[in-house]
Amino acid sequence: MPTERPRRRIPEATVARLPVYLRILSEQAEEEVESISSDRLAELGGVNAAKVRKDLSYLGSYGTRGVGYEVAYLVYQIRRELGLTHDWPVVIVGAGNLGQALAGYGGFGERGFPVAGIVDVDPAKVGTVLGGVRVRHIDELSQIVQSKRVNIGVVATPTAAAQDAAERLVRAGVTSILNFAPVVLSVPRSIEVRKVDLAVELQILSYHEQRRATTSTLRSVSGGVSGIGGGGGVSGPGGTSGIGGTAATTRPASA
Amino acid sequence: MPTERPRRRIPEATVARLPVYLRILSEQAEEEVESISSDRLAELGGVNAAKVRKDLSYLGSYGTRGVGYEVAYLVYQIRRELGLTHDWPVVIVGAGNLGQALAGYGGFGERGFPVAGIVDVDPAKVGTVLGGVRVRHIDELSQIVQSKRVNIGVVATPTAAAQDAAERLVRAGVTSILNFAPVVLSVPRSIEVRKVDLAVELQILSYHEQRRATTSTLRSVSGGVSGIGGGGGVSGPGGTSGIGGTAATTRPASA
DNA sequence: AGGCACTCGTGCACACGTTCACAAAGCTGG
DNA sequence: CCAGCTTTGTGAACGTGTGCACGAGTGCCT
Repeated sequence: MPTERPRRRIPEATVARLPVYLRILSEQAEEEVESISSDRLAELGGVNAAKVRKDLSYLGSYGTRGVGYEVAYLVYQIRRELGLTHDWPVVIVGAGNLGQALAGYGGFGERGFPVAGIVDVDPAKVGTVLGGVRVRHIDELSQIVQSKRVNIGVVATPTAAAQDAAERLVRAGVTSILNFAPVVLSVPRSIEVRKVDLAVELQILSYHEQRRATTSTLRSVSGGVSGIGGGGGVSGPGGTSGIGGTAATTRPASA
Repeated sequence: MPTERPRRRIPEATVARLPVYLRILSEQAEEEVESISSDRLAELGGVNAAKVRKDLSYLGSYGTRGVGYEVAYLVYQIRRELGLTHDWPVVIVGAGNLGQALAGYGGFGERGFPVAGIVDVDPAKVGTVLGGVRVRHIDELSQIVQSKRVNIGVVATPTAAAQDAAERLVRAGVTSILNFAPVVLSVPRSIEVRKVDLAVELQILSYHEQRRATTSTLRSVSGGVSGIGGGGGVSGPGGTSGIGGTAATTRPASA
């Protein structure tokens, strides 16, 4: 085996973009595209081509100069780096509004994150079935985590119960948490926590809207550039939302 | 009026943290806390105290040396800076699984983002009522946006329909988009887009899990520090998930 | 009134992330 | 086999974000 794994530390910013590249590459693979250039990948991902190359270079030198990257191989490498070569079962805590939506969504399993269990404190919810999984009582959490070898927990409880849910997950042996409750969870440093917070996202948008209104008296109602359906078909993106887990303000893909 | 608005540009990283400070401060206000130090706020927010002070300094010098910040006043200032002094109606595109959950959630309205409308392409869904709002046909989007003066649109469609939804929103006059579909939306530069993508978040966690397993053969199953329910009650956080829209690896709040 | 303890505000250095620019490497055609 | 075109991989410059350390106010206590 000639290709030794590079094992260098990959910058967080890059890690956050790899999933996006992966999705795009998978789509390309389905369309039987065999090779892709950093330029094209950058365009589809709404980022700078240099950034794409640098990001991919952290995986090793898997491109071919003058040609581009072999899609299938790159997909394989990214999947391996992201640890997507096998499934990661997740357990959802909270079978309320959100928990139900998450379980019913189904996209979890398809993408390699099968729902190994859903738990709730409310005995009334225990026993109901969501997305093919039966809701169990939260006291069974440890048992589920142990027996199904779950590493990732999802906190989908009301705000007030989130900290307790997190602590139970940690005690049960989970090492990564995806938190949907709008609170800062207090957990040991060794636990990886990521947060998804609607209110925060909306408030950030609000800031920009407010700023738009204040800064310059308002340049023109639709200060747009290259109206979207405008030019010639839907081809060249006029701009794009970019990658970064969240942020915007990425430069367009140079028509 | 002595306090002229600073009007300096606030760094994106800071903007992303302000909502968190705001939530914490609001909670403190409800508990009748009148004053708070950067240290305490940092602890509750899972960040560095210096960062808190620097962040708040962008709003102006609203603290009192030797004392701290007046909670109520700070809440007011942050709200003003984030543009939360008035409501921002939002329109949701897509009344499927996710759209329903979002509309039914209710938290939107409470937090100043009332749902001004929900639209869908599917005539079968039109007319049904979600969270008190009647689903309307997508062709009525422009009319809703115009009449209710909506600036923020939420894309809650299936992946394949997301780009079209975004374009319709832009044409209708929306200037900010919160996108739940796992695609990079192509919109004019002037439009602010933020993305919430479950799969990406899970894959980032997957990366860290995979890394945990590979890097050091595995240090000890629960490499934990200061087991959470351990020491003396739930008081001192052993570590915390930190703020940043997403990321982790924030230092603990120094017990 | 004076000293002391406390906490803000910020200059500075460092780390991280982004972008440019270009040499190296590969392919194609003659 | 060479010339020319394409595209990668990366050094270097730049910009943004973080954290320390400390001066500068402020309030409290004696």
